[in-house]
Amino acid sequence: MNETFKALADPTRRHIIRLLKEKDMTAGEIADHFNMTKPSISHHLSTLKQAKLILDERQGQNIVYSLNTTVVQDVLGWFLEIIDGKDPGKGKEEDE
Amino acid sequence: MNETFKALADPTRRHIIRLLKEKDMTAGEIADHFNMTKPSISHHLSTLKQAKLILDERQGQNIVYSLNTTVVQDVLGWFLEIIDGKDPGKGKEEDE
DNA sequence: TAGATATTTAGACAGTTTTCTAAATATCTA
DNA sequence: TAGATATTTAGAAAACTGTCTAAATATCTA
Repeated sequence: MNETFKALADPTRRHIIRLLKEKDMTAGEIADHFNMTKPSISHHLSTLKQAKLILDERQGQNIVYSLNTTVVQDVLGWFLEIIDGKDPGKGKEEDE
Repeated sequence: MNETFKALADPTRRHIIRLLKEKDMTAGEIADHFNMTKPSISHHLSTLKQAKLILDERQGQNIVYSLNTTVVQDVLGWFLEIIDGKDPGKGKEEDE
């Protein structure tokens, strides 16, 4: 879980996730969305892949990346637990 | 949003959030849960506070920390949109 | 006001992260 | 097989992070 949260702590990587939410893309297509070198994007993809947030599959010359919604849901579960367990109706108690 | 995600990228800080989910606590009570110096915990609390994930209020000698569920819900919303953001007209473009 | 308690700030240091350029690997096509 | 295209790996520099000790600040109580 820590690897997943760390992977999500970078804006470029979150942007990649939002791109892959729309459709699967090759590494090159993803890189075209950023003002950054391809090796840098490749490194971000590697981080996301290691966190299992994305999946990769070679198709000829290209490598196609896709979102792994299972792991995204795991993180979602972490947040749901934080919210659900919290006593509702208890907000800021500032009375002045 | 970036500050929030970065704040969540550390296991100690996520642990603090889970502690505060149960009940409000003073800085010292929080520190007692970790094998780490109080200045280090204070620094983590400062990071969480800057990300608005927690709120602080002085009560005499103590400073009582509490969870800011509003911001936790904002992050939850980010994930919900990734998973089932089927609303085509409302795609979020930026998260920073 | 002095001393005790609670917490934060300051400064330092090792380890990690992000980014780059250059080079290597894999695949396709003529 | 040679050359072109797609992507990754390697190595290095700058910036950032997490942690510590020592010192400062804030509050309470006698």
